[in-house]
Amino acid sequence: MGKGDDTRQQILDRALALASECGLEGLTIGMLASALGMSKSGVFAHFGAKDELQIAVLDAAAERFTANVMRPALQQARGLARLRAIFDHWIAYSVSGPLPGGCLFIAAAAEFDDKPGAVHDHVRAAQQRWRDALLKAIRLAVDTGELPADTDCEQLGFEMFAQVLAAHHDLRLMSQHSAVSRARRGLDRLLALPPLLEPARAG
Amino acid sequence: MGKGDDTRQQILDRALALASECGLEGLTIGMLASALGMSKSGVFAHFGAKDELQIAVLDAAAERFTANVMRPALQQARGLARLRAIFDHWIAYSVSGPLPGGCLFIAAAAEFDDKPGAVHDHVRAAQQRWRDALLKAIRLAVDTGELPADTDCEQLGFEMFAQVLAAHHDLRLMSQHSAVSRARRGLDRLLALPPLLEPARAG
DNA sequence: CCTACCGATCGGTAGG
DNA sequence: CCTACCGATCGGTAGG
Repeated sequence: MGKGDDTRQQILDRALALASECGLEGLTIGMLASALGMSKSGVFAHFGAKDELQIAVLDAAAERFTANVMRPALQQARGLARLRAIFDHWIAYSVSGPLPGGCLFIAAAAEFDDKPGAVHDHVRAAQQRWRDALLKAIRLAVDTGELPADTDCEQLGFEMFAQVLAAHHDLRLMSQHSAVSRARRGLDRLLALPPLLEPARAG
Repeated sequence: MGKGDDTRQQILDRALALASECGLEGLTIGMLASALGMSKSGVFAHFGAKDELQIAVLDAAAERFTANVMRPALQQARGLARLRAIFDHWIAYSVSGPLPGGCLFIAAAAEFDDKPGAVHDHVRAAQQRWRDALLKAIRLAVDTGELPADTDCEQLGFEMFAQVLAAHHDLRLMSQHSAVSRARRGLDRLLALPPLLEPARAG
């Protein structure tokens, strides 16, 4: 890996943090350059166009998401344990993770849902891949017998997604610190378990 | 109401539609002026600053929301009937209502959650007012005995909100036409009723 | 990876 | 409500 690749990674790291706060459109090449102590054209040359930069940021965000959410969850046994691990890592990473502005995909979904183009298509495809992965984990929990055989897996996936979106909204916009525990209680109800007390869950 | 007020309303109507698609930051005074066939400074003079325009758009959006969601629902008897009416109007208006880009508040929440300032505070206050109104309707359904006395009203409010956010996401970004009916099934489960079939519900 | 530059557009102002 | 204008910044290019 040469120097160019290294610089590119540094640019993307910074861009990821900035885009999580300003949005993918609000992220400008100028602010990114000055945050890095580089010239605008020096940053620009790595991508060739703004939408290529935006797409590169989305790809970097997807890699980080997989590393922080899916990878650790795969260490749990397939079934309910893994499904709960996915949810816990997902919500922790998206709502109060390392990105200062919260989940980039949630922001990008709202920003690009009405903006046709390559970036829109990329956001949509990334979301679809994640939903498919989630659905697969749900189906495995049906296969192990931990969820009822007649479970509507798509509906469960929809509602798990709903909990994360609401937690993100309530914590990030409303500073409602109970948001994450509300989402967890929502999941418990979805999985038809009695809601666990927070301290018990932490232990 | 003089001519100035009339023009202002015309500007806001157009701004509302544009902002729902481009976001409140993406809405520029220049594009708004050309969409209206006015000069930039002619539009600008009605507001004095861009953030004043953004706030005026939010106020106009809140008025429309109340007129389209809360007002019709208040014609239903307090309790479960009204709560269901609120949800139905809410999701219809927000997800596939008259604004071409969907709910302006959902877009603004993602756009301004990390952007301190007057607009951020306005978005947050508007969301809080709506959550309070929703909570009040939930408590009335407890009062009528249609919901259990030990209902966690805040939790129910959180989860109703979650259904709407997920429906908005899945329909607008993912073009998933089942999104609204999934949200309705989510509500049915929240209210501990057997999910109704779509045709029965329509009749 | 830089300097130097391009036309377009941004929010906003002056003056009428 | 307009014309005419301001400095700043946008995405992007030329040339090295």
